[in-house]
Amino acid sequence: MTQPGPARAPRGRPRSERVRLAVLDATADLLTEGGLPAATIERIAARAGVSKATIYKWWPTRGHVVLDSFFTRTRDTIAVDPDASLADSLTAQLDALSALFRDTPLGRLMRELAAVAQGDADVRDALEKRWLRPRRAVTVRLLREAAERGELRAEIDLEVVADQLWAPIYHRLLFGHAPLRDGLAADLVGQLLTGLLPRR
Amino acid sequence: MTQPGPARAPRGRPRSERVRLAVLDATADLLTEGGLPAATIERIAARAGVSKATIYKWWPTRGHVVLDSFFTRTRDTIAVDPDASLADSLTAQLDALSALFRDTPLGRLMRELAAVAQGDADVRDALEKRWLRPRRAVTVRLLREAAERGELRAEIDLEVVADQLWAPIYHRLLFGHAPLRDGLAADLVGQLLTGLLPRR
Amino acid sequence: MTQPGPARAPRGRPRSERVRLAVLDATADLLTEGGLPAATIERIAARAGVSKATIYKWWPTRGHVVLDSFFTRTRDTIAVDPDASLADSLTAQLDALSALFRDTPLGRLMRELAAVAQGDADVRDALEKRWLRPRRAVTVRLLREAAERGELRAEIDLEVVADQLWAPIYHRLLFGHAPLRDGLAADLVGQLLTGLLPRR
Amino acid sequence: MTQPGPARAPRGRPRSERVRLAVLDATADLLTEGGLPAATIERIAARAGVSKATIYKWWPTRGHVVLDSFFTRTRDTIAVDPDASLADSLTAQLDALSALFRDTPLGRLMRELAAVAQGDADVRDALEKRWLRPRRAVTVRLLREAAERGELRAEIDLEVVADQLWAPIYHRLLFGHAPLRDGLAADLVGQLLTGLLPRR
DNA sequence: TCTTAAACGAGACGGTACGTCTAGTCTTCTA
DNA sequence: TAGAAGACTAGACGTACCGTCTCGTTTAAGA
Repeated sequence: MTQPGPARAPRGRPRSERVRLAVLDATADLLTEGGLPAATIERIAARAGVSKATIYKWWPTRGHVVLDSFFTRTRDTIAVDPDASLADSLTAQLDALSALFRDTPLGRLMRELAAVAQGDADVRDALEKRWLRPRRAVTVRLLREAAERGELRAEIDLEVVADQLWAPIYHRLLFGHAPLRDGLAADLVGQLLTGLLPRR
Repeated sequence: MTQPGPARAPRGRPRSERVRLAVLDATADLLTEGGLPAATIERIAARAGVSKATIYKWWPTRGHVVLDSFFTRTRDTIAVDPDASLADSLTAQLDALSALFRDTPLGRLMRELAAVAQGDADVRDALEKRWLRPRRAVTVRLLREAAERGELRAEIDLEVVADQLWAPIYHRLLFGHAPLRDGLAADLVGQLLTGLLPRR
Repeated sequence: MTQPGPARAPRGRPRSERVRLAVLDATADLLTEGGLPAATIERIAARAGVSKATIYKWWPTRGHVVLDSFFTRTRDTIAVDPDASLADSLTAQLDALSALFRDTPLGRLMRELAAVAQGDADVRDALEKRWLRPRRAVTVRLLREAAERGELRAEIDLEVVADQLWAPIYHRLLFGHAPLRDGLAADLVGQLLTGLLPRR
Repeated sequence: MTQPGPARAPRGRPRSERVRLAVLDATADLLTEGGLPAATIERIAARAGVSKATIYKWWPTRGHVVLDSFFTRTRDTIAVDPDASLADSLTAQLDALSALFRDTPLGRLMRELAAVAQGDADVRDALEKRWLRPRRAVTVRLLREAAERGELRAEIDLEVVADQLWAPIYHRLLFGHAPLRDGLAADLVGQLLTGLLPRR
C-alpha cells in the first residue's frame, strides 16, 4: 500500500516542466501560423529547443500534443450566473464559445483538432470527454432544472437540445458556410425555446 | 481561339475515361478499408493500375481525389414530395442523411473529407458549394414558402434554422458523442418547430 | 532467352549515372577527411546532392557504398612483366601495393573497409573475392609456374606463401607497429625465397 | 604531493570492483553474442546492472571497454621452453595464437577490436603496445639469440621476419580467405627458415 | 556514532543518424 | 499527346544510442 504523506521522490532526474511548456507553446504557435501541416514533430522539437525523443517519450502521437496544447491554452472556467434566466444563461454560454472560436487562435486549433480526431480515436475520445461533455453537461443541467420547474415541455430530448444549441457553432467553424456573427447565440436560443411556429 | 459549335476534338490521344473511374474507385475502396491514411496517392495509383503522374495531371491534390470519389459515389437526388407537410419534408431529408452516414461508407468518407477540408481551402469550398449548399437551399426554400403561407413566425433567421436542423447530424458524426439514432430527425424537426417552452 | 544485339531499353526513366558517381565521390571524400564515422549516409547524401532514399535504393548498406567507392577509385591493372624473374615479379607486385597504401588515400580506405568487413559478411566476402583473391591468384600462378620449372622446392603450400608475402603489408597498415618502408617488398621476397638459415 | 608508503585511502566511497568486473563481463558476452554492434554502452550498462554514467566515468570510449574486456579474458602467459629448438619455439607460439583465435571467443573479440582500432588511435596504440609488441618481442629475442649463435644468415631484418610469421594468422582471421588450419604454424616456420628455393 | 565526500543507479535530456515512407516532379519509352 | 514506368528530391516519420546532466541513495573513511 502506498504511504500517505510526503510522496516518495522518484529515482532519477526529475522531469523538466520547462520542456513540457516549451513543447506546448511551440505547438500552439506552429498551429496558429501554419495549421496542422506546419506542426510536425520535427519542427515542434526544433522550435521548442527540445529533442524529438523527449517529445515521443511523453506524448504518444502528434494528436496528443495538439490536444494538450489546446487544453493548456484553455483555462476558461465554465461559469454560470445562478440568477440569470434560462435563456440568458444558455445565450451567454454559446456566445462565449462563438467569440472564442472567432476571436482567438482557439478557433483554428479546434478545427485542426477536429481534423485529427477523425483519424485518431484517442484524440476523438479525449476531445469528447474533456471538452464537449463538460460544456454539454452544464447545458443539460440548466435545462433539466428548468424542466423540473415546469418551464419546459415534458417530452423534450435534452441531448438533442444540446446539439441544436452547440452544433451550429461547430458546423459554421468547420465548414465556413456562414459566419459566427454577433447575435447568433441569441438567435439559436430564442428560436429553439419559442419554436418556429406562430404562437396564438 | 475556341471553336463555336460542336467542340473541336483536341489534337492528341484523348483522356481515358477508364483511368478516371479506376482512380475514383480505388480511392473509395481504400478510404473505406483504412481511412485517409490508407488512401495515399502511391497506393491509389497501384490499385488503379495507373501512373502517379497521371493522377497528378488531373487532380491537384489528394483532397480533390477524395472529394471526387465522394461525389461519384453519391448520386442521390435531393427529392422532395411536393404534397408533404413542412415537418414531414424536413424530417424526410434529415432522416435520409442520417441513414446515409450511419449505414453506408459515406459516413466514413464524409468524416475523412471534413478532416481534409480543415487543411485545404479548395476542398472546404467545394464541399460547401457542391454538398452542403444544395441541401440547405432546399431546406431554406421549403421554410421560405411556409413563411410566405404564414405558417412560420416572421422574425426567424432561416440560415440559423438550417444549421439547427443539419448541424446536429454532422456534429454527432464527427465527434461521436451520441448516436445517429432512429427518430433523431423527427426530434430535431419537432422540437424546433414547436419550441421548448410550453404552449398555453 | 534474352536477345543478343541491342539491349531492350527498360521501361521507365533510366538510372542516373550522375547520381552513382556523385555518391561514390562524396563517400571517398568523406572517408579521406574524417574516416568511417564521417561517412554517414546522411552526409554522403547531402554532399552528393542526392536523396537518402536514392542511396538506399542502390546500395543495401553503408558498407557497400564504401566498398563500391573503393573499387571505383581502383582501376589499377594487375600487370605482370612476362620476362621478369620470379623474385622481381613478386617484388614489383608487393611494392605496388605497399606504395598504394602508403602514398594514396586508398590506404585509409582499405583500413576503413577492413573495419567494416569485420561486422558485415557481405563486405568481407566482396573484399576477399574482388580484391584479395585476384591479386593472390597472380602470385600463386607465378609460383606454380616456377615450381613446374623446378625452381622451387616441391613440398611448399603456395597459399601459405601468398600469406607470407601479402599479409605483412596489411598487418603493418592495420596495426601501425612498423612502417611500409621502401625495400620492404624486396625483403619479404628475398627472405622467403632464400630462407633464414645459412646456405652452405 | 603524493604520499610515499601505503597509498592514502581517498576520502569517499571507494570504487566498486564489482562494477568493473560486471562491465567487462557484460561486454565480452555481448561481443561474443552479437559482435560490436550489439555491444552498445546502453546494453552493456543494462546487462551489467550499472549506470551509463558510471561506465563513462571509468572508460573514455567504448573502444576502451572492449579493449579492457579483451585483456581481462586473456591471462595467457607467453611461455617459452628454453630447451626447445628455434623452429619448435616459434611453431609453438604461432600455434597457440592460431588455436586461441580459432577455438575461443577471442577470435571474434580480436576481429572487433581490430575494427575499432581503425577508427580510434588510442585503441590502436594500446593494442599494439599491450598485445602485439610483447609477443613479437619474444619472437625477435629468440631470433636474435639464434643469429648470435650463427644459426641464421646475417642480413635478415628481424621485424620483417616477425611479420612473416605472425601476420598470416591475423590476415586469415580478419579476411577469412583461408582457414586457421592445423599445421599452419609449422608451415609458416618451416618455409621461412628453409626458404622456397631448392637447397643443393 | 556522526559526518562527509565520492561512487553509484535511475532516468531525463539534447543531439545525431538511422532506415522507411509519401509527396510531388522529372525523364524516357510506348500506344 | 496520353499514359506507364520508374528514377529522383525533399522532408517527416518513429527508433536507437550517444554522451551529459541532475537527482536521491549508498558506502566507507575520518572526526
